[in-house]
Amino acid sequence: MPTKSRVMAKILVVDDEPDALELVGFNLKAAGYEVVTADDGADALKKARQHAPDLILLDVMLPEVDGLEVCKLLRRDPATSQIPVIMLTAKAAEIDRVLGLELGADDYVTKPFSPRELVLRVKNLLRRRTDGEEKPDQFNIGDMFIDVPRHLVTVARKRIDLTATEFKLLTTLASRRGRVQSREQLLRDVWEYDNIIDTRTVDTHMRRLREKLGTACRYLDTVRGVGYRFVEN
Amino acid sequence: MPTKSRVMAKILVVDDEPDALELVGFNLKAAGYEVVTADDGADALKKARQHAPDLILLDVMLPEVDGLEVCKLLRRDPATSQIPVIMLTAKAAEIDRVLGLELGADDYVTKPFSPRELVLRVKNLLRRRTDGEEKPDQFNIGDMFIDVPRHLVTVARKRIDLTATEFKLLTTLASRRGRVQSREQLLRDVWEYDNIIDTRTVDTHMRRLREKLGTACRYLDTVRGVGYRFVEN
DNA sequence: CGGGGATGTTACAAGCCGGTGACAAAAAAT
DNA sequence: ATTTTTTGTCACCGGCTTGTAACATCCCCG
Repeated sequence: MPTKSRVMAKILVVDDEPDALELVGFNLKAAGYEVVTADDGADALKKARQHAPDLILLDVMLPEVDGLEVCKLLRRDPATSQIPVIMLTAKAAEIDRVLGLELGADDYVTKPFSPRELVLRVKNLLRRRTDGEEKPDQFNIGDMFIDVPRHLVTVARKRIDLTATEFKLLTTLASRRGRVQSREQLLRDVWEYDNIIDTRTVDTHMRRLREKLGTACRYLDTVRGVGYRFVEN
Repeated sequence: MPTKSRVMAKILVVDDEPDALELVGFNLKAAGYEVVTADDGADALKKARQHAPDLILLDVMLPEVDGLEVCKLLRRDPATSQIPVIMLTAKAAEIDRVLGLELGADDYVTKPFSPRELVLRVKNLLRRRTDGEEKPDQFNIGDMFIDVPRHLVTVARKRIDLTATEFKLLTTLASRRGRVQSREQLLRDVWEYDNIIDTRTVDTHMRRLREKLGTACRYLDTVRGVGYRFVEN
């Protein structure tokens, strides 16, 4: 295998059986990934926050808090909600619930699995996140709806008129939901960064955006000293 | 099992009978689709917004709000108006109303239906939306009618004389109904992009188009700072 | 509790953007 | 060849956007 110039992805593996942990860990390391392990739900949540892994492999069967619950909690925490999760499940029947949106797992592998298949899934999911940069043309957040190609924003089914820059600012934030964007970052992405523009300009546009969005301005969060971010509660 | 590179289409199934729901759901899942279910009209509308499914299967007979009403409401909400709908109906006589333009369903299946037929319809409709980029040779928008091969445009049954470029500009916009087209995009598609032409030329042609279309110019929408778009109300 | 930096708010002028009418070149029709 | 139609460009204007500055608040920190 060719050496990667970039640091390889870090993966958190969660399983209560030491043997399974070792098997999975060994194969992932062989594929060049950095591996962190956890053997119960609470440990998994802690390590997920601590290490900010690029992907989580999560066994459904866990003592105390089960894997489904862990997955839900991971999704709820802004620090971990964006991390892709692959569930390991023994029963094929569980698949439906696992992939259901309420849980938000990104993929699953049924036990027993071949190491090769597992690594393939991991690679796939990581690639989707990195080079795909996933740019959906539609967002649905609470009662806000954004359609990029149609250049349309509605809040509670009522149309909101936005100017070109306001719209781009909103979609930029929405597409990086949960992650804070610095003013410099926003200037680069929204204003295309050849312009030398005062960073305070961003503030003004945020204000105009909030004004037009009305109640939905609750989705636009200010992070003092850092920038702005799109939140969904 | 081969790894899917792309997430399969998500389908919302709406029916008040659990048995029907299970039957349809099972077959769609077997065909590789992700399935979300709802058992009444209100739930359907909520889940349609929430999950942004790629297609909706909608039973006509529903408690409280009936399927026809749900369909109408789906069409009215910008967040869901573009999602194709297949109606499930028991009586063949209802078909006319279902497919009537006021409702805007895209297809129907009469009960009892064979699972194979249902899945076929679903596949068909999804394909039409994705790879086809649907290029029909005829458009019917409100009181405007466009026949591409015959190079004919009528508004309220009255013929409108358009020049070649005006006609191509109109059909290009009409075929991407709802989506904003930048001037550059239009130059590429209408003027065949080898020419180096001032983008303002597009404006002039839009003006001439609007003038000739008279009242129907309400379908041609300017999105300041972005481009032009075809709207249908 | 008070100071200083960061953010929200307001106001405004410059300038960009799109609508419009005119015009000439090019193409088509006669 | 002449007339007519089409088409690309330009200049002008009104209005909306938008960047900025000045002022008001808020919040963190000691």
